Amino acid sequence: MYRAIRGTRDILPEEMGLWHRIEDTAREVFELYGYGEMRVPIFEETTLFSRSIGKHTDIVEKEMYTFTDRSGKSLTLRPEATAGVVRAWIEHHLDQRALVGRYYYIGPMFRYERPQKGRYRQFHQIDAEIIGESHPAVDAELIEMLFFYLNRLGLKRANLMLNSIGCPRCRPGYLDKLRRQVKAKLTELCSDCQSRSERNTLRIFDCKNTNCQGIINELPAIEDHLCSECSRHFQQVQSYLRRFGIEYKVSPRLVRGLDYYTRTTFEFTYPGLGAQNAIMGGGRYDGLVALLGGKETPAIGVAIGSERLVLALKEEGISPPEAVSTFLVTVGEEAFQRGMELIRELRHQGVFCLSDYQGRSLRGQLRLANKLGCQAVLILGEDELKKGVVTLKMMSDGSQQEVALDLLPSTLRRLLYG
RNA sequence: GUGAGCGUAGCUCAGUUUGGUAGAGCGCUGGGUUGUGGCUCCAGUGGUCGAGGGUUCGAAUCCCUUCGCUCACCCCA
Repeated sequence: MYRAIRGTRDILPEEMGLWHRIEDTAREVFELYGYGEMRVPIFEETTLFSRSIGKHTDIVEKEMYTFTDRSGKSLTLRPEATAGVVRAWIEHHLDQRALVGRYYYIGPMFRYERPQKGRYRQFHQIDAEIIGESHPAVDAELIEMLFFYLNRLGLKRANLMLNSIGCPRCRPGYLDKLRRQVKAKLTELCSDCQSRSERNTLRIFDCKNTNCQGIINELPAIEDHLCSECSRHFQQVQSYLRRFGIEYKVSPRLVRGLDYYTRTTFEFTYPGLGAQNAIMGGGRYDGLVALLGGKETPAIGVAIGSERLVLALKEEGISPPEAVSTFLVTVGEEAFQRGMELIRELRHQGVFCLSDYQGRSLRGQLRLANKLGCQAVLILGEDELKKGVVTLKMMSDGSQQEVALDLLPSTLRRLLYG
């Protein structure tokens, strides 16, 4: 038997209602805030990702699905979407053409990692990007929109963590200082932290080892080493968040794994999702557009993990409302044939209707209708055929009435959809 | 890449310690009512016991190998 390959999964109709809710609500909310949908290719030149995400990140070093096409060119299935959107923004000169530099997109991403709860090799993100704005109010507004979005979904228990990781002017000095202090304590740290100290020093803040925690707390916080512009930006972002009444926690450990981030970084987590509890993550990337060959342009964005939102919705016991539906029961061959016409007519009139094609007994058809959760059943048998009516039975209380065929669509609309 | 747990019916699982030739609940189909669902009762359908090899008179059960799934580490959505 063929199986979906490791780290990929099938999303079946029974779960799709949640996905529609997540994606429809995103479209609704983001467009309200002025974002336009963009779709970019699922694969790009490999160097687009290695250059933007950073050569020495885990994503580029060991997680990319890279292959050569028949021309020998190295291509990569996108591990994230920002690089592609920025590439498109530069390629199409959207700085000249678009009045509002706000974009969102929805689609699959690919990373070769060991799957676990909330983590897949093909996973889905909803992303929002604002390109060409540097004002701190924009950072706060993006975060505010995300809370609004979560509230619309019914997810009210999200936690926001916020940090600033500075800019190319102030970060190197801080990192030097940090590395020196870490080096002095190197032997006291766990083996993970020792390797982190060279590769990605900021990650040390992430260590869960209690022994390391004591040392970590003594390390200088980046917040105290930002240059005046970054510091001012960070303060203003926070002041707008307070103005919006948004709760957050400044977290020096929040460093993000991608090289292109500058200044504001943030992450939303949700309780009850397991180890992978980040439902959204993002930040400012003021240097990326220039890095990819465009002119100096500030930008900020967020990536939302769709699978993790699905988990959160399930965790909260939220399910989409049940669809209104009708079931046509027929008795006898002539009624079945006439029923096929009737069901066509109902659908054309906007009435959801199902039927049985396996010759089930009347009782069997009613059992099926009940199992499907149909609100109403239409019974068409010999008696009804003679009279030119159908028997309309409401499943909630079992009440029945005869309805003339030509009045059926309007009657159903009134009873079920009104 | 590392570690742990788990693979038995469509689903959830029992049976594995103490080898004797596979079970339950749910689901599905039909019937109790030849034109009335849910509740209930009856009957039926359904399994290469993940795969391969070994030990044995005999293996779901013991041994070896292998594949897969899950969770966690790392890292991230």
